[in-house]
Amino acid sequence: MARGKVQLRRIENPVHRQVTFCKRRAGLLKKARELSVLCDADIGIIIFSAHGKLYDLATTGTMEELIERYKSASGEQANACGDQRMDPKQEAMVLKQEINLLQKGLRYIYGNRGNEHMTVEELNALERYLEIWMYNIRSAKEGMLKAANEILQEKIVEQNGLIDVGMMVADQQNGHFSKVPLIEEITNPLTILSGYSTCRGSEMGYSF
Amino acid sequence: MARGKVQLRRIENPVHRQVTFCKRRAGLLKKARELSVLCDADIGIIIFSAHGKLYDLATTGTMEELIERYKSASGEQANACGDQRMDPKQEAMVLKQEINLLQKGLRYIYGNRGNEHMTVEELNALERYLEIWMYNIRSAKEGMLKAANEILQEKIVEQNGLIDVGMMVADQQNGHFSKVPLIEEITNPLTILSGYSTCRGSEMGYSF
DNA sequence: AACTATTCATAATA
DNA sequence: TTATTATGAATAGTT
Repeated sequence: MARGKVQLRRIENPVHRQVTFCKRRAGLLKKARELSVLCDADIGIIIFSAHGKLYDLATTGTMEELIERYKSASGEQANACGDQRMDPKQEAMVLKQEINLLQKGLRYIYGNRGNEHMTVEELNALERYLEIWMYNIRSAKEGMLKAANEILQEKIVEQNGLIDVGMMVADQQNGHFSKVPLIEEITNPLTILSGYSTCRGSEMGYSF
Repeated sequence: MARGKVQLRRIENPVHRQVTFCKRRAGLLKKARELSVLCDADIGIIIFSAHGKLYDLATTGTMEELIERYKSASGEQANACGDQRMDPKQEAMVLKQEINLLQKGLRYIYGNRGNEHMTVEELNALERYLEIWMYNIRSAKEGMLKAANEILQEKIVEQNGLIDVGMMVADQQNGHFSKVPLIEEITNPLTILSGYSTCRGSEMGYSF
């Protein structure tokens, strides 16, 4: 692309080939990361050099997860049923990727921030999730939240006083959710992870 | 790359995002094919659009072959560390089960309650999760929540006024979280699912 | 889909 | 590998 147009054929000079491989490999991965961030796509790249050395990239979660999702999705393409439903497997993979990102975000925000590192892409993705949740909280509050709170409050309170609901509503004063504020307090995309990891982190090999 | 430098951040305009996705996806695959030819490399690319549509490329053989090769190669890399981590497969199953339970709980609480049925065991499990999260919220509030809120608020606000933070704090009046109430509002173990399904529910066949 | 003004990637080179 | 730089490619904004 520079200093002379390049021919689209194998570079015979081994040195040139190696240099080009390094540069273009870096460029390709950069492009993939950009596409992922700009367009909200999940991308996996596997590169085997001529000598069999592996280079890879997964913009979301792990490559294994992406591969699982690929298998579900590509299998689905084959059986062309007119169903628009996403395969549960693929769906689960998406969720797991989100959870992984959130776990990483939690570790980053809370705890050993020295050991943990998040890429800018990951932080952006985390922001995207937060934006999505904000949007949905707004539009769903009136309906779902109220219904959910009623049922949950009912269920939990009827259970017996394990949970101090009174304390949970202390911050609410305008009465809008004074009766059913449980979800407001319970719910936290990071807390869900904290709960998950705190309770079973040690069993599962996490190191929060 | 042209007519103005692009910010490495999700393109908010859906039309622009879609156009860019098409263009850059084509560009990425072209680059991959070039690298493969020029440097004799075997490359596989998996792209999931934000809507879950799959695009892929395998420069040599099939994607399945590349994946098998990847698993062998990456397995070799990973060994040699006394990792106590749980088997990824097993771990994924645990997460899937939890997610499925939560999804079911959401459907049960909100929406078609006539069609949906939860067993007593499932309800008990859901309650346990809620208790766990509550416990963790209480014990972690002082530390994590504050820190997380500060960091998140900072990040989101600094971004620019895409998100009306002011509105989010409308229900808060005692000032305790008046400055950093984001997580209080964002966070909901059910809302995370609602957010997920509301944004992409129709594409994914949910009927919340 | 096309068209360009720009920015970006990179081939040659050291 | 890394750094430099002249050039060709990719593409953002626009039509």
